[in-house]
Amino acid sequence: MVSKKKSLKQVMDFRLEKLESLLKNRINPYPPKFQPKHKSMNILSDYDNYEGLNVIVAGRIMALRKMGKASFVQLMDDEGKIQIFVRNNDIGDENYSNFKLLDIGDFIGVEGEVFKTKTGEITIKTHKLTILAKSIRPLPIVKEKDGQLFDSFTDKEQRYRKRHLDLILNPEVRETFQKRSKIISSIRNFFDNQGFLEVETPILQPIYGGANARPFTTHHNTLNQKLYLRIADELYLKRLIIGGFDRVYEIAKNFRNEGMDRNHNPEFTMLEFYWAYSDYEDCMNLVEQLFAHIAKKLDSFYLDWGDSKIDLTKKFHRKSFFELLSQATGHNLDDFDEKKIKLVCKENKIDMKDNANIGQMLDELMSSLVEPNLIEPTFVIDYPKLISPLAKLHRNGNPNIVERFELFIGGSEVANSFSELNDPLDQRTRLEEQSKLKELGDEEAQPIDEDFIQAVECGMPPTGGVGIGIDRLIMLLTGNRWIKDVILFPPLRT
RNA sequence: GACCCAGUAGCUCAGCUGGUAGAGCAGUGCCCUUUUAAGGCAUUGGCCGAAGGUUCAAAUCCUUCCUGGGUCACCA
Repeated sequence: MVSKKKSLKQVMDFRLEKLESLLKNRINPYPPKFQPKHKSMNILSDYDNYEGLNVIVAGRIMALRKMGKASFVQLMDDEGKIQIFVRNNDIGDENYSNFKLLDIGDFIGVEGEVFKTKTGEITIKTHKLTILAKSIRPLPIVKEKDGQLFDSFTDKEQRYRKRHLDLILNPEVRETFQKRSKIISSIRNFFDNQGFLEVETPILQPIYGGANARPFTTHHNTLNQKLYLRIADELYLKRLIIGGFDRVYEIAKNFRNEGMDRNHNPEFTMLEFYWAYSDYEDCMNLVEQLFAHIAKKLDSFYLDWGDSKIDLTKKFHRKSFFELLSQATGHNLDDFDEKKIKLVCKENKIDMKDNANIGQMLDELMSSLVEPNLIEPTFVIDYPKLISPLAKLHRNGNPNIVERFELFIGGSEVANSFSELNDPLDQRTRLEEQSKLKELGDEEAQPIDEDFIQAVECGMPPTGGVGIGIDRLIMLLTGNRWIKDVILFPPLRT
């Protein structure tokens, strides 16, 4: 890449010259290996045991304060920053003049003695300094005093496009992704311990289903066939239940060809698990246990929420869909009276299209009047059948209600679950209704998956299933408000 | 998809009632052996997101486009 920017070229040229000088001094600027033995964090947090000790650390130079024949360096390793003291007397003229060829951004290895400077900062006095990697492109400079940042690297476009810089310069970003990793491994851990089998199902699918969304399409050359990127793994996981695996889970990337905003990304991660011989009540209990488990692994049992805290370990609330709706609107809507529902929408200034059906109106009332107020963990249970094509009819005999829950925490949806529909005749009817919607132009309705229905016809045990949006869960647990901030490389136009 | 905001040096930003670009940091040179937003002196660096237009004159006004952000729409 040829840079036309003069200023940048100038800086890079100086660095290339320094690189040349190092080579001339017979120093390999990119040696094959260096073995650090200590971490900055340990030294800083356990100074009493490190004082006077010889340590070996390695990392990237983040600040350089050169003063003639002595210098201070801020060295950053993967856990923190520590100050390095480099002095002509300690390492010799030749080494010191090579040291002076270093820049912010370079990697070095340092062997030296831990001490405190006269201002009290824990520092390593260098006996031996090894250059590990010379950088030739300058890093943005962020300075800090008493916790206040100067010139911090905050431009969102830059942060997402150059995530490596974001990770170097914004410690809370690296913490978010460390936490993300921890959360996902604790989820695996939980399901493995519960006897669930982790499986992988196709991302490239000849027919998509399991959710209502527009898919991405692609083409396989050899098969000469259209393929879709999965929008959900639900139908494949159910095939596995039918196949005799009683407990399966997958942490799957799903792809939906939709707009993006604070809560939506076209590719996102979803946990789904299916559990034979269980129902949605068992699933609620298991989800509660899962949250307690994650909280324990994170060693963080509460979420900060404004002035209050959300307790993740106590029993979650359980409230029925229509109970919440009647509290919010003052009307009982469980008689599915279209006129009344329309009126309630109007009362609450909710604009609906003229052709909106009852299901869409109920859904909209819930999401505008109820869901934002569900701050404490709350299972909303017993949904209208109209908006739940894959859930089993309620055991209480009401033909309009299904056994389904959604979990809300902090006003946003975290989990969605059903007692899965395993009646093949009912399943066929409901999927046929969906495909009719599709023919009528609903681009998000599901096409009919004959193979799946045939699999259900072979007999599927009663099963509970749950989906949890991992990205949103991580937003919740890390206090991030934008989904892009919990995805390392969010998509951007090129 | 609609509307609003932003894009000026490697980074963070100022300049925008039109007169042809400025600071701090980073960089470079010199000085400096306990500094910490190190300091002192000197200094380099810009087709002001792109293309058109208005004007004697445009970073500044107008139009279109590009990129990002925000709100809404769509969507679990």
